[in-house]
Amino acid sequence: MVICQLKGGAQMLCIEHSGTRELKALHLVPQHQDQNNYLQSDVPKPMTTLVGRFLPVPAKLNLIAQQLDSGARPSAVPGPAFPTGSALPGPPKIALAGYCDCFASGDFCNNCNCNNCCNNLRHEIERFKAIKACLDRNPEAFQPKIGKGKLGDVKPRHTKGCNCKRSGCLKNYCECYEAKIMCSSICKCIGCKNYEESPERKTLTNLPSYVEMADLEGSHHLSPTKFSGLPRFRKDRRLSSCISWEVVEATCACLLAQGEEAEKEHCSECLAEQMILEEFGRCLSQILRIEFKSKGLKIESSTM
DNA sequence: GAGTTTGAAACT
DNA sequence: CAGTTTCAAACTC
Ligand SMILES: [Zn+2]
Ligand SMILES: [Zn+2]
Ligand SMILES: [Zn+2]
Repeated sequence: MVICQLKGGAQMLCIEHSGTRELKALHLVPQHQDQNNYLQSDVPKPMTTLVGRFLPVPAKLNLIAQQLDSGARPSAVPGPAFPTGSALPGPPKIALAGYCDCFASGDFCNNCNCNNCCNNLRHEIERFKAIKACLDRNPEAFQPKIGKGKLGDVKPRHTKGCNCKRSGCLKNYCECYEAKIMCSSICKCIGCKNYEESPERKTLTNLPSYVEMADLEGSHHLSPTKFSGLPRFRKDRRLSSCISWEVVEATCACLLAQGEEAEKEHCSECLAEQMILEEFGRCLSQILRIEFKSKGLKIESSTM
């Protein structure tokens, strides 16, 4: 286990699972918190935040992290050649990866358009350094941006607020609107129309609904065009959730497949709905089962 | 798809 | 801390 001290009292804690070595995580823990107590605790401390999906990290990274902390050159790590960013064509630019949404949400880059960000398994050292640099700049960099408001408050709000000037906070340029939440008092937006009573917001959120469905009402064909008026769900990993985007995608795929099957068998729309709903039920129970299972394993492994 | 607009994050 | 630059995504056509 390696602890990298960061500014602002945060620490980057790398935990290696004894068996597989494949599951490591970065944790942010407050400086005053007792590491051993945390590790032996069965229940995650509320102040401890799992920075999602910063894994896997090879065992050697521990050495590199230590050397980074002591100011040594990480290239001095003994052993087999380690793929470094500089060994590959194009300068590694992961240091600037804070611009990339994948990186910012703790993921490896995947189908994003960021410029040679090297945020992948081939550049683990660069990536790790970038994560550390990012946390040095902002210890909360990987915290979810949408937190609940004051305790007991139902409405979530953006932890920093937006600074929109030209979008009226009614386009996805606005992080509040993107997260489907109202702007709050901490937003510094100009010309905000993203508030509860906003008529512009209401018309915007009510219009793109099922109005076009009437055109296709006679058709029993479940073509994708029929759903073109439905709200689009976008990949947003900044919202912390126990259900990953991959699971959402897989579930949607299952539902689509079920719909196609119903279509293939020329089921009635009513029966198709029932089949899809039943499939959704199966997906949900599977998600729950896996969720509980992984929670159980986590508790077990955290007592190492 | 190309080109424009936008605001977060980086930088000074 | 404020002004500027850089960046990748949202948006438009
Ligand atoms: Zn906004
Ligand atoms: Zn806002
Ligand atoms: Zn606003």
